[in-house]
Amino acid sequence: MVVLGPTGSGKTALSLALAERLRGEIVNCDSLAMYREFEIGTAKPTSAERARVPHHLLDLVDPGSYITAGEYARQARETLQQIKSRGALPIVVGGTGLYLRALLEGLFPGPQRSEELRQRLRQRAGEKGPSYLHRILKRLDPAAATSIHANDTPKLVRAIEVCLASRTKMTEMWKRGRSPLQGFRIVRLGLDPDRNALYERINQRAQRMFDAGLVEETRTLLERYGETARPLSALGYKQAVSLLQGETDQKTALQAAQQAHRNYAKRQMTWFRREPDVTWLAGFGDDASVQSEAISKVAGLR
RNA sequence: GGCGCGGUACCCAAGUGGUAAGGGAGAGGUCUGCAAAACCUUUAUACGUCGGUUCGAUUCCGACCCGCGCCU
Repeated sequence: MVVLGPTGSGKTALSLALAERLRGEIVNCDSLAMYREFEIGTAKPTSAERARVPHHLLDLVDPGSYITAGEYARQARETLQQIKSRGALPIVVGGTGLYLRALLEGLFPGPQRSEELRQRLRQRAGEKGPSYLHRILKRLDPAAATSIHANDTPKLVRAIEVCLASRTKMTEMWKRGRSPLQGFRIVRLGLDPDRNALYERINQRAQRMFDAGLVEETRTLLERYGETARPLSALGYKQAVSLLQGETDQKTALQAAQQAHRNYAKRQMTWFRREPDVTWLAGFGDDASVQSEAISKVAGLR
């Protein structure tokens, strides 16, 4: 089973309710919650919540390191198997659309990232102007170049990386298909609360994160791992960093964090709208009526 | 009370005697190993008010209103 929805929609609360009722175990699918020591800004389930139901794939990445969608998919699939073999119900919960897709549908069998190549590309792109990468890709894989915008550096880099490392066009590799998750009947529940109410909640939650010491947590992480640590550029942390570096004041940082969370929620919704076979629930996951609606719908689907 | 500066869309903000950039927000979208990332599209008969000058004013002039600063 999968519980998806934008940040602040109450995925955690809903998944706990479902897990308790259905003997479930929760598998995190939230890219930031995988990082250790990132606590306040990630809205991870609390230790009390984790005591109610078994949780998996939280706190598995060192903050100085990183995880990718492919690595996540491998680990998550393994976790799913283990839960199943125990006779329990795996409940995948999270808002990271790409990771969820990697888990359920699989990625194409492409090469892993190459840091050296990326660094070279980035450097040369800096020297030769913004359309440089796009021109390279046009030569390596014209079809891919058509579908990736010239300004979209990360996707251009990956496409070039795939072409060079595999000596095959990326669009050719795509034709070989993905490797979808097998052996599970997937039931998707999506939370779709009223947009304005969601934004209001997000604002309050970001405020609470600051009140709870997000800036202090960020200070510690900044000292320990340096400003290049990947998760420090995530929602809330990014703003806290710029506050600590004296680039903004408290109020501006908070407002920027709230804004970033709202924008993120919107992007998540456009991603999830394309997700197939989602049973949508209009409301927040910690709403009792939404929870009972979810339970009855799941019962009907099983 | 006097002087100065300002009043342009939801917000910030440029600018012009022939009806006005840009950014943000909002909305929609893309996404095949950095995704809490990155990127794309789109939306406004907005020029404080009332007069005057002019073929024509948001732009020039006057009065007034509002805000900010300074002075007495």
